[in-house]
Amino acid sequence: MLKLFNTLTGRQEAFEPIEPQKVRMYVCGVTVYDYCHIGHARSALVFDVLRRYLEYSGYAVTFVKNFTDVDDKIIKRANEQGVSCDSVTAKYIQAYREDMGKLGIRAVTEEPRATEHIADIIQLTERLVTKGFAYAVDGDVYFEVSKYPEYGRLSKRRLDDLQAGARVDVDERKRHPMDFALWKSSKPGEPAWESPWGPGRPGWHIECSAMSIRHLGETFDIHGGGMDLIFPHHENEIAQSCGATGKEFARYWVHNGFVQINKEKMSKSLGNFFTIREIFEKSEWSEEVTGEILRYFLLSTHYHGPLDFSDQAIKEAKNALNGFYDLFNRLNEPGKTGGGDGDPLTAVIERARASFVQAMDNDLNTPAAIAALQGLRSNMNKFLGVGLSTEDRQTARRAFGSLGAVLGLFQLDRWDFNVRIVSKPAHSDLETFPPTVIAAKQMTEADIDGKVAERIEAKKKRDFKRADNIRAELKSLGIALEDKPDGTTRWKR
RNA sequence: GGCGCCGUACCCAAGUGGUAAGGGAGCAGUCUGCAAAACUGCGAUGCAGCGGUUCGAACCCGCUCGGCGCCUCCA
Repeated sequence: MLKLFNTLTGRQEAFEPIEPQKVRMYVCGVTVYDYCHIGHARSALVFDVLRRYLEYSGYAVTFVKNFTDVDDKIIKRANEQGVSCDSVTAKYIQAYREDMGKLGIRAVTEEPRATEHIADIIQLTERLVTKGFAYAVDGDVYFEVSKYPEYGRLSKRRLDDLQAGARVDVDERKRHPMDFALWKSSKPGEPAWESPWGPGRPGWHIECSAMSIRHLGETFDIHGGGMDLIFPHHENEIAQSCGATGKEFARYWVHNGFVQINKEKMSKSLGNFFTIREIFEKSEWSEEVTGEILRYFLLSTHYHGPLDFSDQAIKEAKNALNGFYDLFNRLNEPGKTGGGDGDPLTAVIERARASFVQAMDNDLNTPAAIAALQGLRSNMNKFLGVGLSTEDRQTARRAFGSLGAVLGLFQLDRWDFNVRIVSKPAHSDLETFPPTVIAAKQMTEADIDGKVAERIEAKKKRDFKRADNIRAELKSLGIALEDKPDGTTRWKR
């Protein structure tokens, strides 16, 4: 039974869907005005894994994740670049899809955009005006927070406290400083849609209420997003949705923690962020960090806590995956004996599966789930020491495949990525690409096979000095050799 | 000022009242021409500190110290 930490109640709760065996979930996506950074990757990944695990547990999941494609920042970016808002949003939606694809984030059920739901947004705003939760002033429409008694329930704040801490200049047309815009009149040159209040565009918060209600109904199961969205975004969503419908909105609110750099939140204002494509595409990093490595790293800490991004952490993720793929390579080799009959293979696998499920049930405890996989890895290596049949090897590999799939790991046939961690000290001061890396990159597999064959010949002649020289040469290129008992040699880079 | 999160071995990191998972690094050993990999063994009498509740607390309560976040756009 899955338990989830629900921000709304501040407690871990057993997850029970509204409809048996069906889950409807909504996650706040991104505002498409720039490339995504690792923080966005973490959020997307956490909910991708939640979705995968719900499906693994037998639920049919309807997963909606929006694009905010009308917003001040988009308008600003378009003006800076002298292009239309549409071209800005199209560019970054495309980039988002590419980045998430590399990370192995599965496509969601629906990806609604704010601009495609203007009618829904206007309709919802009208409902709020009619019900007395909102008021129009000079073409703007505001939600009146003091009309909604439960305001602050999610973020555990009281209106009085918020008012005291308000740091923004208060718009005097607002009845309460915390009243927020549902609809904004457009200035000349800004995107605008006709509305009962004149030409304008939606405020930020209303789109998520309108789109989630449209695609999931007025009450649904899970609403997710980053912790920084709890206030004001999610608080406002609840006020809007519950105010309009009079019904419960989302039942479980799930929020992921931040990615940090040196214990500080990764953010644009601090300039301490790394974009996803920067990690995947820049020369030093492109062949070092794969989606799977980044995934493993991001899942190595519980989703609720902070996670520090560093070279060392990435390197550890890479090493850990390397250990798994070493095992998979061994499992791919033909088997010999039928295996010992101490603890049957299937019993060991089932025990690991039970540990894995128990960990995931416990509020998506991915570090503990990974520990279960590590335990299985260790046990499989022991089995291999005794001898495993080809069939058992396949059974073991399938077990890793099916459990790994829940985390989006272990889906490659073999470890075929060249990983080399190069320190990246400062954002604008990139180290040059070490020559050895370039050399290694230029070596084809046939080149390497040739060198390895040469070394095997030398070994046969007991010319160990020459053999060691060849091994040292390859090592300097980042290629590791492993002699097998049967006289063959395996290499990897 | 208000609200909240975090503090577990050299590093990363589980633990949600019953006596400290897992990984990495390190050291030692088995195997090997030597390595690598794999396997085996070693490692917190203690979980920031101080009190309290309890038969029993890393886990619950209070206070203190330290790190961070939100209260403005933010995953």
